[in-house]
Amino acid sequence: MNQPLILIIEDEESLRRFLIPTLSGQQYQVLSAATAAEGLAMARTHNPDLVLLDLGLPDRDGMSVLKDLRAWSRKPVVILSARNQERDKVAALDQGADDYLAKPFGAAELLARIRVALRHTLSADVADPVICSGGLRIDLERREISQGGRPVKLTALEYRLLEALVRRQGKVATHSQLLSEVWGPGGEGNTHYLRIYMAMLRKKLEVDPTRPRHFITEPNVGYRLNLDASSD
Amino acid sequence: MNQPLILIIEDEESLRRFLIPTLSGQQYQVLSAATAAEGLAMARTHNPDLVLLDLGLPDRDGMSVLKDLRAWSRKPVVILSARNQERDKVAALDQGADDYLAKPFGAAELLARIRVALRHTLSADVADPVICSGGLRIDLERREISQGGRPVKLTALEYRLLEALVRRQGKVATHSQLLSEVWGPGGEGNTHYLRIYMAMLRKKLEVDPTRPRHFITEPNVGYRLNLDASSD
DNA sequence: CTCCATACTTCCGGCATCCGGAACATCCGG
DNA sequence: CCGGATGTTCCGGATGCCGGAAGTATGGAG
Repeated sequence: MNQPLILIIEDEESLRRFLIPTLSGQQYQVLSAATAAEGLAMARTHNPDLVLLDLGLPDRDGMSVLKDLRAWSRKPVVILSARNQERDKVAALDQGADDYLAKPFGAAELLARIRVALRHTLSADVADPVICSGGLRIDLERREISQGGRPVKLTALEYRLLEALVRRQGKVATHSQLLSEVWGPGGEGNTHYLRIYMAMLRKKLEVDPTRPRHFITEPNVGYRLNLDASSD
Repeated sequence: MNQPLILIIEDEESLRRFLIPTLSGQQYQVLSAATAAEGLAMARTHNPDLVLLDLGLPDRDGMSVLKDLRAWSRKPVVILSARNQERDKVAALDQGADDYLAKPFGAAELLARIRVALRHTLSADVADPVICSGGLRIDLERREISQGGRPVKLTALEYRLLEALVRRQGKVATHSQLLSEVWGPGGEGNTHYLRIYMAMLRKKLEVDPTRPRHFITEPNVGYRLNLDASSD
């Protein structure tokens, strides 16, 4: 993401005329659309790094555009709106928007908030849902796991646990984090369950379950999914 | 993160009185501090999931508090401020703040923006800063420490001690502070343990344990983690 | 109904860590 | 030189965490 691509969905031409040069002058690539339909189409084809979305579009309700976007993309969305009602802000933010700027706004603030939104997605580009490492293959989209070419069947809980570990991308997952994500809130405290199902995952997915390479235990803290098979 | 812990750093008591019950009523755990010094100390000891920071504190400039926090943590920070100047907003956002709310604000909007900030740490993981200094590498988020490229295994206590030092960011940590943070309140007095475990850290993380460059002892006071390896 | 996979529960042994004490070396200021 | 604070190394014992091996429900498929 060297030159982030920003998509502007905004019907007022005067505002577009202002936004496009402002953003272009900041090493951003800019796309713009004047209607919801056009904007959604562009989002699908170009997959921008960030979307500036006006809520007051002529052809469709802005909230439904946001919902549509969120159905398939997690890219940051910054709302621009003439409506300054708290109700609108809360609705948009809870629908998945990352920020909400009421018109009129200053260029400097807009740029700063864009930087914040882009900062969030810098570190974690979870674009690739397929993970391969040392004979292990995890395809979260298709729910297909395989070890050394052989497909592996996982039970519901085993899969939820694996998913929680994968989402952490190699970082530690706390006992309580895993327990509440897999067994639901209230499951904290039963660290035994974790031990049992980690043992299952190891038995099914490790070459040598007694010396795990991928499913690492962090004593006193939790577990971690190691994705560099190189480390030995 | 089942019940996210939120730290409020705010000097106006009336606002604190309003914020605390508002947040507590939303399944959040709440901590509050009235001064910058107190707030930073609480952040270091409790490591909250989100910080609400007032920029107009009496004892210190809010921006310097933000900078101090950002030196060791990427946990979301939402700024509350009476200043509504664009200049202030841009400065705070670029310094690492995640959102900026100008007073007066509505409770619903604040809660929505808190939800957004917490959502970011869940899905699009933000990484804590990685501290590097003279061959020493400390990644608090992944709990990975390495010295000269070699990964180093730390025990639970060693790690807690190192974490307490890192959060002080080069400032001295007194004996009693470290003891109560690592060994729990009541552990004060056993300066012996400190010597033992500081020795461990030095053995594992210093190039020449007999002449420490990073783990400096401040006689009669405590210890300090030196992060400029340049000083020799 | 029976069979079987899954989920939950319990028990136990191994092992790293941690505690607490002791001894001894070192450094520094008075 | 002396005394205090600090650094380093040993050891035995206690603790707690982890992993493995059971056994016990539950619920669905045949």
